[in-house]
Amino acid sequence: MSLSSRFAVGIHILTLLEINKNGVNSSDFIASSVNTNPVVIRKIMGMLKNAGLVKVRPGIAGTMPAKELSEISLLDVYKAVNIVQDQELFGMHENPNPACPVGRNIQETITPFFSVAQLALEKALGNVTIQDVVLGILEKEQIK
Amino acid sequence: MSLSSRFAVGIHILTLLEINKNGVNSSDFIASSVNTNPVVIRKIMGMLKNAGLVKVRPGIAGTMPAKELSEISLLDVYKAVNIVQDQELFGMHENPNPACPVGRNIQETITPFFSVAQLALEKALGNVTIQDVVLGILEKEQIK
DNA sequence: TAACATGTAACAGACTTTGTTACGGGAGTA
DNA sequence: TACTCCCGTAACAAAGTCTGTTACATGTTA
Repeated sequence: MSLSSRFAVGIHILTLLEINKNGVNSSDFIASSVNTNPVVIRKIMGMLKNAGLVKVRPGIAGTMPAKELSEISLLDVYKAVNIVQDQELFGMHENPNPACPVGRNIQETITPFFSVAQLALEKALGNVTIQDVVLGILEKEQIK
Repeated sequence: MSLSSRFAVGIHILTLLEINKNGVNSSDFIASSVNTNPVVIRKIMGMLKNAGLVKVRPGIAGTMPAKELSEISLLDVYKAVNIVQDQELFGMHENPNPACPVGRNIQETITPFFSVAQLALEKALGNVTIQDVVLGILEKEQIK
């Protein structure tokens, strides 16, 4: 089981905006780079827009980043595309038995441990920016 | 989107083995505490058994931990129940366009960043043991 | 043998993701 | 205005996973 690829696609989109900054970034163009349907791109783009990461306008081809790419972290993208509700990375079993000492306490007991792990994950994602990804791409291109 | 609750159920099972160590931990009994079907418990138990965390034998009622609970970390359970394949927490979009500089490099560029985040998550899970969960349950019971 | 427990296959329902088609509405140009 | 291009979004389908359930084979004990 993997988390939705919307996260990876969101990163792809933002990275492409920079690499192709001299071109026109329509949903069709981006879709061809990601290799998916333009509607999929528009949906994800809408999420990035709601999160204030990109500027898109109906009818006008081309999307622009709303911030410096060095100020957009992977965590920003992760939260924008909404693949995991806040503090719900790990699924919990519903309605454990309240007549059992374990059943009636397990959820509130493990929730803090789960939170610590999620925060560690998010912190790591917060340490990387789209700019880092762009530089990684450029490096790989230069070597070739 | 949340990861499978098998993880939380696995923790529940191991914790219950300790809290109910003077009783007989059949799959039926455990299922009633978790509030699910005994077959669900047996499946998860099979995973815990394969990972060397518990001892179960066909035909014999009652499961025992295979180790000290202070030596079973949440990470051990996480890996045992197999909710995430190794290094595949974040889904990647398949077949990005190789004719695009971003498409042909994005996956190997973001993979290391994803790995760092996953390892941070796993490290956090490795710092907590089932014994910690048991103590948490007992504390909550004493307060009441 | 009878009673009970685990192991496992098979299947169904619910849910999410991903991909499509279709269409409404904004923007620019002839 | 007419035309064209593009984004926004609803609606739907296919595929996959999780979760629960039934059924049955196998193992253990009295």
